[in-house]
Amino acid sequence: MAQKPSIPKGTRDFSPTEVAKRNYIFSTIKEVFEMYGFQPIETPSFENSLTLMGKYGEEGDRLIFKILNSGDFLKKVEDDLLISKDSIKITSKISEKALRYDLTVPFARYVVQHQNEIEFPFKRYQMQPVWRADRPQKGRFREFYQCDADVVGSKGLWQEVEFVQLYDAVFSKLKLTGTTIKLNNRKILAGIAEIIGAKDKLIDFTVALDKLDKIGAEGVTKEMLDKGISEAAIQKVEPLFNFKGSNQEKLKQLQQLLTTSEEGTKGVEDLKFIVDNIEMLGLQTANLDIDVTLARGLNYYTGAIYEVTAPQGVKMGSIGGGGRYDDLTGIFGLKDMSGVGISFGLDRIYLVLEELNLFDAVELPKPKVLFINFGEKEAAFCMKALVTLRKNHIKSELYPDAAKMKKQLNYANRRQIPYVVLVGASEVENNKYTLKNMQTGEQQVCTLKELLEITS
RNA sequence: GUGGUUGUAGCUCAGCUGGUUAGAGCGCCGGAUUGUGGUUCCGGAGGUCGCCGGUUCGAACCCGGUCUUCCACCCCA
Repeated sequence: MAQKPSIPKGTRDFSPTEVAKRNYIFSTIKEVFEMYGFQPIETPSFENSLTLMGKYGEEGDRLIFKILNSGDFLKKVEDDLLISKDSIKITSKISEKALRYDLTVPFARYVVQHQNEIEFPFKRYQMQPVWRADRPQKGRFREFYQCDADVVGSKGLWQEVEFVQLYDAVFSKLKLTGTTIKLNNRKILAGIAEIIGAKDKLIDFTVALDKLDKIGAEGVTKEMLDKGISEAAIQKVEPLFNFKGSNQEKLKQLQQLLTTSEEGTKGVEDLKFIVDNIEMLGLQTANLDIDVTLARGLNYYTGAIYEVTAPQGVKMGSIGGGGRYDDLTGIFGLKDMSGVGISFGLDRIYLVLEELNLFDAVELPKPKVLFINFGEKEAAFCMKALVTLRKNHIKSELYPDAAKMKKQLNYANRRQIPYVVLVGASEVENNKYTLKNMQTGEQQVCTLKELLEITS
């Protein structure tokens, strides 16, 4: 054998079965998106580096796949820059394009670029692959799909309510019961930071708080101290380290904690609006849970923050996330355009459904009838019958070679084709077909019309 | 990006403290059975042991590098 072929780290091939299962998830999400009034768009796999760089923080920039310029790209770089070995500076000279890192930033770019054609509020959905130069792990790939739905041009909180319903609708439809939709609000986090007098350390504070369930109160305290947040300040938020009870109880506690913070109070009000209305409307299978530790990385969130986790017992990171960003298009020059959106992580949902055996309903597209090939003459006769069957939407095919019957029947077995048609010299002569049911083994001689009736 | 882990036939895996022609099951191909499958029996093909280098009389096994897998951190879907 020649050199063994391989695919790059963190990428995958998908078999027919896997594609069928993935399509099942895609179509379920798509159906619900459209039910809620979203319209699809698509954007290029790669963007100008300028569009992407600096939008995901320093860490994000590192994880963006850069595309090398074509041509003799090193010629244009000054000698002293090359000698300096400054990767970041050199990269900006030799790479002007980069692979899409998420769907939100390209969407913001799209909105700004097409603002005159768009009807606002604009509700779009997008299901495309994104690429990250991350180290792969379970449920973590370098090429994976996101399924996003966003609304721009509206500040109404009903949108936030609808997204909770939408999450619930998709996961219920996929029979993935017991998911938890975690809800928080950036304004609450800001309010807390304000109260403890660490407003300038909001990011450090939230990142530390986000790790609560992972490293515990002690670990969080330590990390906050390391980041320069005072002990007195940490004591003020101590109640949050053990934040339990119903959503309404949590809201009350937050209200009290944040009375002196205008922003925090607004955050609690927003949160209460969502929680109250979801309680009024009800959910099918998901749980809604206020989680003040939730501080999804992307620092453009300004209002609601969502994160969905798999049912208890399934070891998987979040399978969806989202939130509101008041000024995402601002960086591209379009001010005052508020947006809110959510994302489904297709690949992780796949792994969760696989683990819980929830793919029963998915069937591989396969033919219903296989014509055994006896030779040129007989094959020609079968081809004519195939035209009729296919016109009647019966998936069918002729075995391409006049191979041994054992081989052809084996092929039908393996592909689980329920019917086989045998046409030899005598059938051709009498214009008849021998139809064999592969499950029962029964067979009968019939006309084309009967063949059609039985197999349809 | 940091630390660890994994790689032997198409697949799942054996392979002793380094020792001569590297094994099994499943799958594949052929035959028993040239118009009747899933069973059974018989036979066969398929591996520079991830790759490169080193130590050694001798390496799948030891050492270094590299790629890949999975895991923890970072970050995130």
